[in-house]
Amino acid sequence: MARTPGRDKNGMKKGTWTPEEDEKLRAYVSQYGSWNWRKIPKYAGLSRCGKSCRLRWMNYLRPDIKRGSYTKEEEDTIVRLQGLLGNKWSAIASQLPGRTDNEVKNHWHTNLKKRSSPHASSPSSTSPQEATTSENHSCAHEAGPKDTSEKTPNNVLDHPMNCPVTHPIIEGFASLHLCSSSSETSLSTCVEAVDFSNTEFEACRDTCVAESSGRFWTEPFITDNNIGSWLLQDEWLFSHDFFY
DNA sequence: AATTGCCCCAACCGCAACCAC
DNA sequence: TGTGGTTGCGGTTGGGGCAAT
Repeated sequence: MARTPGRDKNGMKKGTWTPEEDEKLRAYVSQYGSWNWRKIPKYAGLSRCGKSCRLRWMNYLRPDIKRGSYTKEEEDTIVRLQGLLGNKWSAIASQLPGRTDNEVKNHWHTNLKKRSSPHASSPSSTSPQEATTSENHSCAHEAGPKDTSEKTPNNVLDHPMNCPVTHPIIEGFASLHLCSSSSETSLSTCVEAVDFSNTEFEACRDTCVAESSGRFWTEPFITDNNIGSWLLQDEWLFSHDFFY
């Protein structure tokens, strides 16, 4: 299951962690905290790179790590948030106390992916996260290096699906109001079925945009891994069944 | 009992964001 | 504003475990 122990070019140990190494790291971080992962292995007496130490602590040694099988509720949460946020594993994991992003990601790929997308056998079909990321990257409102060479036509933003703020909202609306109320499980199909003149959708969109007041992309989505926390703290989203 | 092939998960890698100077 | 160091994230891989043959 684990990797064969070895050494990298700097002489740092790689591969499976031994119980002794775990104990050293646990003892050090518990006592002194994670003040600088780069230097911690040296002070903790470990022949590991800081990155490896951080990963080991975050995914395995942290005292609040919850191990064992997933509950139905946890799995439902993962599927729901994955459909809404895409592969934002850290954001999804933040809504599952004791679960790590790595663990959630693994569980998704090994168990939930096939279950949540019965048509996943077709490589050309658009998965929720693919839809989200590809749309986001092609949106002219998002100021990122990847976008500069791929400007969309001027009128393309006329369509709600091309707006960087409303697009995720549309997907959330579609996944909850359409996918959940019909036999249709493909998010992309549900998104296509959204009636943009529908008053319920308009209220959903306007409120979410107004309350986010511009932070939708800049704060939680891009610079903060607590998107889930931010969204879940939003009473409006709760009252409109955005997640349930 | 031996072999094969798939499943699962710990760990690695590359990249981007963040931050301090 | 630019640069270098650090941290965090998501994709991918390696290999042990185990069921099937």
